[in-house]
This record gives sequence, structure tokens and C-alpha cells, in this order.
Amino acid sequence: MRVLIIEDNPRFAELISRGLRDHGYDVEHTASGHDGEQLGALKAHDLIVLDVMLPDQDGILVCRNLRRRKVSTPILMLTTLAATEDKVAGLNAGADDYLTKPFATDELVARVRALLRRGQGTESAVLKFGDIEMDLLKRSTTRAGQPIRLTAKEFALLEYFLRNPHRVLTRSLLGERVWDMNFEDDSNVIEVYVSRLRAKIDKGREQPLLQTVIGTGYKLSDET
Amino acid sequence: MRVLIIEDNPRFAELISRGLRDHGYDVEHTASGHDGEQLGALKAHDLIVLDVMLPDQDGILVCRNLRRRKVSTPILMLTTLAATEDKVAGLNAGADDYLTKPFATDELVARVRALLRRGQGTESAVLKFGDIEMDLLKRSTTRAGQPIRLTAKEFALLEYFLRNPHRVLTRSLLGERVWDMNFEDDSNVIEVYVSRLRAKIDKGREQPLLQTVIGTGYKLSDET
DNA sequence: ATTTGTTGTGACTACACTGTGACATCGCAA
DNA sequence: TTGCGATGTCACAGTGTAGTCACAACAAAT
Repeated sequence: MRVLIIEDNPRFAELISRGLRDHGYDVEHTASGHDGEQLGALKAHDLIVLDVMLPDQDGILVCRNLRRRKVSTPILMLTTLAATEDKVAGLNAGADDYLTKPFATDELVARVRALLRRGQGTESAVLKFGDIEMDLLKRSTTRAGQPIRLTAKEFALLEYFLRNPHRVLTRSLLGERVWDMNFEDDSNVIEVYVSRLRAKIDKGREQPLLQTVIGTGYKLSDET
Repeated sequence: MRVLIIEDNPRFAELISRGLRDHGYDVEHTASGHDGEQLGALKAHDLIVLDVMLPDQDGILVCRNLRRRKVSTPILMLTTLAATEDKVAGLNAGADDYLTKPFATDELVARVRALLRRGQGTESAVLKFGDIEMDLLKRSTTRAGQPIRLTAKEFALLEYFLRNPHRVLTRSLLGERVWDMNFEDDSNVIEVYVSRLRAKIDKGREQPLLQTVIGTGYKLSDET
């Protein structure tokens, strides 16, 4: 899957690229609206991620121009504020979805997935690991058939672990993906939430799934 | 399975065709209501997807004419707004179900499946969940046999829940589908209507069906 | 013109969730 | 074993999110 990112801020661009690449997407990037328009029209992409605020040319204009040039690639618009005019203008210009900064990279990936799914066959909406099952559409979670009530953040965190089983996830990665992209690790939120998650999914089980990797981070695993 | 699509907007037509083709359907497409009527009457199809808004001839008229010409193929009507008159008029004209734009391709496929499963579209459109029954044509609702009087908005809201049982529906989704596509979530209409619906369908029951998923939205479910 | 019903708003209340800081505990290295 | 940094847990306060009510605006029917 090829994704084109049009974003001038290098930090954002880097984070987005990395996030998408980690999920197996082929990423191409340009900082200029003009170049983006050319690239979008020239090569075939499966999705375009487009910032509304660009130095040379307004993102909405880029979007409109692409549509005018019969480019039907789905477009995900990034807006800086929750400004409704932007949203409406973007959708009118032919965008398919929009996302307000700042956001967790995970959320971007989720949206990208959803947009790509619209065209393609459906992707399974159930994540499994061991006897844990998480249904993304129902927003329900079970362990060994027993329902587990999770809050929004707990759900997001567990989802990220389920999407990256056996892999060690660092604090900074979790912060960036589950909280937001500008996450600063001067607090212990992550420890707190891992603790809460453990209390809900590992409590009273002989086999703890959410394991600590000292000095690094955490991993979801059923091995020792 | 052969599906005939009558839709003038090329973007929609493309999305619908692709979505259905991906699921193994044989798709035929025309942009004109007139041609659609001819095609529908001439060749045998298993299903017709029909837009109400067509440049040359009203979709409702096309539907009525097809039925007059003894074409009993199930018809899925596409309406542009959450306009109730369109829906009722469509069903009265002989359509079997309707879908409000914009929709996810997934949803369309689900409806198409449901209609085809139902066999020939002689059966009236009734939605059920648990002991709730909703008759779309008669616009009546019952729970455990007891009739429940709903206003238009309440009806539309419950209908959307019944169409997506167990699935968590976000505020923005509900706003877009039940209110209108440019819905802004700066009010509490949705909370108010959910509250009103609950008062009518869940009041005095031990098992509440309309459940809150904090931080996300609502779902119609009988599980915990 | 009056009545009746529906829709959406604003205010208020209640409560769940989030993140913080303090403190306890663990694990590794010397 | 001791010490220290890293991790875990707890209770709390602030915030945000949801539920309910009364009401105003509007429409439809009489």
C-alpha cells in the first residue's frame, strides 16, 4: 500500500512516516503543496495524507486541484484546530476524512486503515492473543470468555499491545502512539496504566501476559 | 449474483461497483434513470441499487415504474439526506430497503447481502433486536409486543442502532447518519435523544439495551 | 388563533476517567 | 547484603463526559 504524505513540519512528517512504515505501508513524502499536487497526479497512490497548513499552497486548494485532475485517491486531511470551517471546506474540496492535530499516531493509522478498507475487502475487526479477544467494532474485550470492562485509554493501550505482540514497546513509543505525538515522559502515566491493565487482565492468573522488560519497556507475551 | 446500479454520480458509482465486485458480485451500471428502467425490465437481475436523485428521472418514479412492469427484483434505494419523506415514499413505491448517503461501502454490501438472503422482496421491511421490533413501512415499534410511540428523530435513531447491533456508534457517526452529514458536535442533542429513547424502550426493564461506552459512544447490546 | 407535539438548547448535576505525587517495592550491581 | 535507580501501587483532585430537566422555537393540526 503506497501512501503519499504532504506535510511541511519535519517533525510531524517523520512521526507519521515512521508510524505508517511500521505498519507495513510504503511511504512517500513531500513538504511542498505544489510538489504534492504533482506527485499525487503523476503517480498512483492508495492514500494521500494532506496537511491543510502548508507554506506555499493551501492544502484545501491542493485537494480541490487533485480532484479536478480526476485523482480519486482517498485523501485524509490534517487540520491544526478543530475549526469546523476547515472540516467542511476540506470535505467539500473532496477530502474523505480529516484528523485534528495533535493526535496519537495510532489514531492516524486507524483512520488510514479505515479509509483503505472502504475500497478493499474487509479487515478483521477482532484482535486476539492467547485467550484475550478484542472486538474493535463492539469495543468489547474478553479473557477466556470473561468480559472485561476497559476505559478508553486502557482499551487503546491494550489494542496497541495486541497489534504488536511479543515485541518490546518502549515508554516513548507507547507515549507517542497511545497518548499523543508530542508526548513527554516526565510523568508515570504509562506505569499507572500498565498497572491498571494488569489488574484487569492478569489479576489472579498464573500466566501474566503483560511483562516488564527492565530498562526498556513492556511486552505482551506468553513466554517466560 | 447480478446487481444493477443506477447512479449518476461517477464517484459513488465507482465506489459501489468496486465494493460489490470485490465481494464477488457481477455488476452492471448506468447513470440514467431511463436506461436503468429499461435495463431493469429487460434483463434479469438479482438486485437493483437505485439512487433517488437522478438527473433525468426521479428514482422513486423509476422504482414505481419497474414495479408496475411486474419487475419483482429487490430494490435498494439510496437517499441523499436523512429525509424521512424520501424513505417512506421509496418504500411505498415498492423499494425493499433504503440507505442514506454517505455510507461506508461495507454497509452497502451488508445490506445487499441481507436483501438477497431475504429471497424475493415480498416480505416487508422489519428490523428486530431482542424483543424489539420495528416496522419501517408502518413506522411502528414494539417492545415485547407492547407498542411504543416514537417521534421521527427517535425512530431514525433507534433504526440506526437496530441496523448496527452490538457495534459501538460514535457521536460523530450518529450525528452524520441520523442528523446530517455536516453535523457539528457542539451540542448535546444526541445525549438528549438517547435519554428520551431509553425512557421509552428501557424504562423499568432490568436489562438496558441502549448502553453507554464512555469516551466513545453508544451501543445496542444485551451483553455486559 | 389556539392547541398539541416535536426538536434542539442551556443549565445543572452526577460521576467516571485521567493523570499526579507520594510512597512502596523490585531488581540489579557492587 | 546494601544501595540505588527503576518500576509498581495507591489515593486524590481536577477535569471531562454523560444524564436529565425545563424551556423556547417552531410546525402541524384543529
